[in-house]
Amino acid sequence: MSSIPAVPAANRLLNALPDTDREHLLAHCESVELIFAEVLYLAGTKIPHVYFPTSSFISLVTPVDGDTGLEVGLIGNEGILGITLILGVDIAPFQALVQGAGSALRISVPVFLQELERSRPLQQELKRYLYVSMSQLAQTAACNRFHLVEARLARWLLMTHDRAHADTFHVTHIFLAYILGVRRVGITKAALSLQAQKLISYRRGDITVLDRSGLEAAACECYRTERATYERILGTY
Amino acid sequence: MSSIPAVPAANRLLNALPDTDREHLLAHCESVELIFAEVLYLAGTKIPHVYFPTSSFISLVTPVDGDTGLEVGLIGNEGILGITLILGVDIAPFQALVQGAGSALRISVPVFLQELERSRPLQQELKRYLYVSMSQLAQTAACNRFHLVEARLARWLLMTHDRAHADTFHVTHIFLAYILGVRRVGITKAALSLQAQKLISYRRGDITVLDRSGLEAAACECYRTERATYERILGTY
DNA sequence: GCTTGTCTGTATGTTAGCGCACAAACAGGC
DNA sequence: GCCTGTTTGTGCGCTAACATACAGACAAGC
Repeated sequence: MSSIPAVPAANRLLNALPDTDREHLLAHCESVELIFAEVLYLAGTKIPHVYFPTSSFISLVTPVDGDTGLEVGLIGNEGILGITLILGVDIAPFQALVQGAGSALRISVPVFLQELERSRPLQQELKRYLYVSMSQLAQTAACNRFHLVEARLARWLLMTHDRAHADTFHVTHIFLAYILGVRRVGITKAALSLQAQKLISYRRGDITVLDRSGLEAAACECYRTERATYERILGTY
Repeated sequence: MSSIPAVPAANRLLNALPDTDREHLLAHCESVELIFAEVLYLAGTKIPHVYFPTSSFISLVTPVDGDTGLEVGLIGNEGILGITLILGVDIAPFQALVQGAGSALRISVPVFLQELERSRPLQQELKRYLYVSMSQLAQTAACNRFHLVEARLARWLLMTHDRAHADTFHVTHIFLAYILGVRRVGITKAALSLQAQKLISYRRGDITVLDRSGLEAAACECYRTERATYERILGTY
């Protein structure tokens, strides 16, 4: 199992569409640059735009008890932000924040809905993606409950590596602590351990994956399971 | 906030449909009796039937590491089992097991899909229910991560109370341990504490809710949050 | 009445992660 | 070059939940 090959300026969901459907949709999209830590959706508020990440990636975070949060999804160029629109609900269930700076294709909600109505293949593709997202959500729930911080961190790094299309990406310990729902110190310890095993290296927020297959061994089964679900429903990487 | 009023032989999703749509669907349903601990779906296998619980209720459990599991959803007469069919996927993402014995309306998958195609209101209703289910899943994920066993147990009892339409229902400690993903002893301790507070009483698997508002105070915010989401999207209880 | 299996209560030692506090290393702006 | 804010590392006491083991209470069947 290797990293997802880089397809820099493209989105997999869009690529899977028939040419005409894709062209039609792309005609209504604008390319935008997402900046790190930008908040795209606030949980419980109206969805302003739909995004198809190309080189960027986005975290879905569910708020807990006011201050904390927990990541429940990660969207890269294999996915879409705003998927609940296909359920006829224009309220964001989660907070969406930019985890990896980069570009994305953006489309307004009314236009998206209109295109959705028009294109059967788009409907089909997005429904499948939603199924995968749900599976991923459940997997994450179980993982958070049962697995050690170090294994969860390894899993997260792999998922991010898949979506970043680069071996180095920017994330601080405190940010990871928020995402994984643990203390900052917990991340520091786990990261030190992974570094001691020469699986990663990092320096002031810049994390580099050194040994991908080693990381896969350090991660819990959840990573593998999730990928298997993706492949089964949405085709091969 | 009081308990959901009992609507014994009926399902809320079906009730919300226009008369003609409901009649049409009901004509293809058969009434079945579900027995406690019966496994209706196995995760990863083909969905055999769609169920609309009326007096029964069903747990969705995601398998972890082979032996353990974790509840990620609870379906009573406010919901449906087999919702992923509306996404065009006929593979069950979770294990479904009967948590509360009772009756349900059952319909075969092909007929269900055909009826779904025909009825716009049914599509609409089910899409909304799926949205609520996703929100619930995320809420559960966060709850499992951050909250103490006692609060989670209280929340689960409330959720079950809502779906059981009775103050007493049957669940053993070992079963609860499986559902909540903790040790059996952890449940015993939490249950003893709730009993000491005169919120519940139990005897060899028969749990009785004594003080509902007291339980609500003992539960985490998640219960309230989840209910609010339900009401917002699917109307009032 | 006895046995067997299920369910619940209790005990002991262990551990992963918590809260808090503080120090060190580093980067960028002035 | 100094100061300030950010990021990372370390230490210490605490606790919720873990693993395991066992005993008592109860129900049902023979």
